[in-house]
Amino acid sequence: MKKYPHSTRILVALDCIVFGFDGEQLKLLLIKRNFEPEMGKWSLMGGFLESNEDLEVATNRILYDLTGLKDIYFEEIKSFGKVDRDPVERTLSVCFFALINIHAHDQDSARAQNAYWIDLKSRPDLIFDHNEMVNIALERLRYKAALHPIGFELLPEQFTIPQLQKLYEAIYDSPLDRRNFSRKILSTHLLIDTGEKNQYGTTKKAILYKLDKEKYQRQFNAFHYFISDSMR
Amino acid sequence: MKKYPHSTRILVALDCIVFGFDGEQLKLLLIKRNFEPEMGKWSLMGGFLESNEDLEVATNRILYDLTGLKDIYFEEIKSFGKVDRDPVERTLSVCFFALINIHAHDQDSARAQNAYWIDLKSRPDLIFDHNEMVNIALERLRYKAALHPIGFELLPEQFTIPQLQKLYEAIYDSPLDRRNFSRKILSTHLLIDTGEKNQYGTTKKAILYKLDKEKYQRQFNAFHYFISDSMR
DNA sequence: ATTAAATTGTGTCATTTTAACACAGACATG
DNA sequence: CATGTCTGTGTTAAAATGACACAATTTAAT
Repeated sequence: MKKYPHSTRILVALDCIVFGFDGEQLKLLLIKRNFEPEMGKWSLMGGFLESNEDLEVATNRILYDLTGLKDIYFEEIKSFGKVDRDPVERTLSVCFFALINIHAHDQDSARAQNAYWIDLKSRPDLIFDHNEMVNIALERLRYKAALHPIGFELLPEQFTIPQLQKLYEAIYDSPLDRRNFSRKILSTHLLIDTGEKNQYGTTKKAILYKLDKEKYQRQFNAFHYFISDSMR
Repeated sequence: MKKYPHSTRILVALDCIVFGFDGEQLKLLLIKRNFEPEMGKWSLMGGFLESNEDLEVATNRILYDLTGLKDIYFEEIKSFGKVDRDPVERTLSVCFFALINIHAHDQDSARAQNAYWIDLKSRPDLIFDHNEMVNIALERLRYKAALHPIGFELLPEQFTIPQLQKLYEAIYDSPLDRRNFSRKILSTHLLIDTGEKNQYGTTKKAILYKLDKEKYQRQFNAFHYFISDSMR
């Protein structure tokens, strides 16, 4: 199979930062490693690119093995390619982040990988360069969510505007004005009033919305400026 | 050196879309291949990752070999990982774009690589998946330039506002309002009036500005909204 | 039953930003 | 010194933003 005279062939790994939202905090789905190397330590979910597998196929495989879900929203971040980043053997890691509805994934799949939801803010130290990966992923999430409606990927089918606001407040770790936020979100016309109201909560019940998926797809690449510059 | 039992080790290539601007059109620095495979055809500048070389080092090496320049602005775009993207042998390509001042690079370096500046609009067909790479790179350049002041990387040290506007018009392939553009650019306070004026041209001479590099670095990640949504 | 506390939905208003457009000054050419 | 072309700056109405206030809904406590 080697046809180029060039000799440097290396392992290609994929590492994934899986974000979730429990209604209060941003969470990461992290692996408590029960395999070598670095057994017992925490890491991102990852895997190696296989010989007859497209890169995107590998990404979907890894996400499926972890969550039991297909068609997950994910985005490539960058490749990590320091010579010594993996002390075992030289490995290029193509790093991406994924956004999932924390309640929709398959518990058994996560258990099989020894994966746990951990608060982003109180995450443990991770192996190799995975801490840096998480930091960059969070930056990228903040960047993207300020301009495009990706936040919805973290919420259930139906959700309220206060829920959505709490999500944005978790992402940017800072409070937002309720009234301006509401106006901003509604002005996108991406939300459809389901006519129902939130049944939980001990005060006034909020309107349940769902995403206008067609419109969402159509204008996904349009800028929305959800979060202003001064905010970030 | 193989320590993981996993067996799939592949070549890692880097491919670079080099953008330039001649005052009128966006240009690409493309290679007329005088080597196999696909000798005689056009391609992006690229190279393989070496065994003891960090990924960023390899990127800088490839750009240096092509242009004779160091500290070039570049940005990773994404990895291309289809199994058959290179018919010779499986190769993962980490793709990035670079912005250079078209007049500042070393001619001999480019000649040694058989590289030529080609109008983006009238570029030839490229090998492998390089056409797709260019399309995605242009999208990314448009995205980034709408929000961040990367356009300056394509211009000489000193430049006029009409020059800058022509650059933006080339990037977005559409005309901009002169007065609104000027106001937008000046409101960033990224430009320093050099006191000099453009000596070329047959009409009123435009003010030469230079970039406030310190401010540029400091607020590079701030949003500037150079180009409005409706524009894109 | 009434009230209090918490939360939701909507509205106001001054300020800023934007988009569309007009005019005057500078410069080479003839 | 008039003309054509390009540059710099100004104007104005409309839209968006940021900082607020107020009324309605709901549960729990009195």
